[in-house]
Amino acid sequence: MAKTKELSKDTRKNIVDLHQAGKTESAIGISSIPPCCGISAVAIRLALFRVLLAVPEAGVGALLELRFGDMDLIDILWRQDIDLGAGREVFDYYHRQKEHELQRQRVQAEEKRLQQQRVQQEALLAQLQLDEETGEFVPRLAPSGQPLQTATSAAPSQVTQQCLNMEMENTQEQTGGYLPTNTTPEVQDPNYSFYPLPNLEEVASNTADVCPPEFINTFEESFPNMAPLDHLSQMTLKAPDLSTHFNADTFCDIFYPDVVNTKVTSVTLPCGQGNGGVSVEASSYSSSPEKSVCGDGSFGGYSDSDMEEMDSNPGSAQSDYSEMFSLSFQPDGLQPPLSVLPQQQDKKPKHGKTEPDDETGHSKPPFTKDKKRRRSEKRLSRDEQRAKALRIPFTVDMIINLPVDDFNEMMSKHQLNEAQLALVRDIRRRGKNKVAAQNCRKRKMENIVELEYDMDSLKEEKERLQTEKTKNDSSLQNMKQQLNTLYLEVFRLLRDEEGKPYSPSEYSLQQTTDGTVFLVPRIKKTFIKKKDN
DNA sequence: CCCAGGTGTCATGGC
DNA sequence: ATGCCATGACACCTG
Repeated sequence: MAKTKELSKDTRKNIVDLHQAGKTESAIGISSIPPCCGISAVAIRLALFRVLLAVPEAGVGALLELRFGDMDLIDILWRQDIDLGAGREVFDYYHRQKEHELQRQRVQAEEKRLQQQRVQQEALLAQLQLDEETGEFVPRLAPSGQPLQTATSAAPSQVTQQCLNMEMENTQEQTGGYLPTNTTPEVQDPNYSFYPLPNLEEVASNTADVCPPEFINTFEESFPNMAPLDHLSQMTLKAPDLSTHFNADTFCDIFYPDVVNTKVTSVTLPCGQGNGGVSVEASSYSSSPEKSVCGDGSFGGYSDSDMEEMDSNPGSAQSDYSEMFSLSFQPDGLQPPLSVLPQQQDKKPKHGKTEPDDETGHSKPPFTKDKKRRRSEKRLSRDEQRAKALRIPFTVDMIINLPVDDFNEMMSKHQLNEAQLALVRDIRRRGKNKVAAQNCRKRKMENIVELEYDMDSLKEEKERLQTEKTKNDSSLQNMKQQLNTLYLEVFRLLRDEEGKPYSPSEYSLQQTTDGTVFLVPRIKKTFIKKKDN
C-alpha cells in the first residue's frame, strides 16, 4: 500500500514533468479497460491515459494500474513510432519504481549527511574556542600549549578525524576545493594533489614549476571571496578518499559552477592530478591572463567608444586582445603633437592611399583577421583621437551628423583654431562622404536591380510581340492565299462576248475607292504606264 | 596567388 | 564663393 502511494507520488512527478514540458497527455480510467485485449483496447487506454496526463490532479492513481501486460503492447506501439503521448518510460512500472528508489536513496543519504554534519560540527566546536577579538574559532590549546593535531596525531578520536574530513568535503563543496595553508608532510602526498591546495604564496614559491604565478594571480582575482578558513588553518587535515572521487571534472564543476557556458580563455591548471593540467574555463573578462597583464587600464589612447566596441565583442575576446595590444602600441594611438596639422597627417597619396598606419610611417600590426571591422573602428578612433588631441569639444558623431545650421551654431559657440577647424572639416567631410558613398552604392545597386527588372519585362514584351507577329504573319499568309483563290475563282467565272474566259495573265481585276470592280487588260495597263512615263 | 565583392577615401563636377 | 551631394576611381581587405 505504501509502495503504491509512493509510486503514485512518483508517477505524479512524471505527469507533472510531462505537463510542464508541454506534453499534456493523459489517461483516465485505465484500470477499467481490460488489459491485453489487443491494440485497440490499448489504444483506448492510451487515449484515456493522455487525458489523465492533461489533468494530472484528476486521479493519478489510475495510471499506476496500467497493467504490466500492457507494456508489451506499449512496446509494440512505441517501436512502431505510434504517439504514446509520453515517453515510453512513463508507462514502465519498473522504470518508475527504479527512479523512485533512487530518489528515496538520495533523500536518505542527504538526511544522513546532514545529521552527521551536525554531530561532527558539535564535536569540532567542542575543540574550538571563540576568539573574542577576531570573532573566529581557534583551536583550544592542549594542556601542553600546542594546538590540537586532530588529524595526524593519534590522540583525536576517529570520530573527530571523520568530522574534519567531512568538514573538508563540505568546505570543498562550498569553496570549490580551496583550502588554507598546510605545510605538513601529507601535503606532499601525491594522493592529495587536489585536496591540500596550500596557500597561494607557498604555491607560488614552492611549486612555481608546477603552478605558474600568473595562474595564481588569476586564481586570486577570480575568487577573491575565498578567504582561508582560519579556524582550520592550523590543523593537519586528512582526506583519504578525496583523490579517488575528486577528479578534475568534479573539480571544475565545483569550482566554476557559473562559468560553464561562458565564452572563455582556457587556462591550464597544472596543479591537478597526475594526468596533467585541469583545463579551467575562466571568463576572459574577469581573470584571463591576457587581461590581467594589461589590466592596469593601459589601453592608452583609446576612446570610450573604442572600448565599448571592444567590450561589445565578447565572442572575439582573444583577437580583440591582440588588437588591443597592437593598437595600443601604435604611436598614432598617442596624441599627435599639436603643431602637426591634422590635415597634413590626413593627406594621403592621391592614388596611393594606404592604411593610417602607413601614412604615419609605422608598420601595420601583425594581425590580419577582421581587418575590415578594425578599419572602420580605427578610422573612427583615429578621428576621435585626433579630436581629443586637438581638444575639439565635440564628438565625432556630432561633427558628422548634425545638420548644417546646428553644426554652424555649435562651431560658432566655440573658438577653434585653424588646426581644429581643419580637422573638424575633414572629419565631417569624410563622414559625410562615407555616407554618401554608401547611399550612392545603394542607389547603384537599386538601379541595377531596377534595370534588370526592366530588362526582364522588355524581354517578355519582346517575346510576346514576336509571338504576335508570327501569328499575324501566318494570318496574313492565309488571307493572301484566300484572296488569290477568290481572284482566280472570279476569273474562272468571267466570260467575254464570245463566251470565252479571260486569262488572268492578260487581265487583272482592280477595285476603285467606291467599291466598283473593273476588269483591266494588263497590256493596256503596261502601255498606259509607259505612256505616262 | 587570383578573383570578386565590399568598403573607405579622394577628386571632381554639378547644383 | 562656398558647401553639399553624387559619383568615378583607387586602394585595401576579406572570403
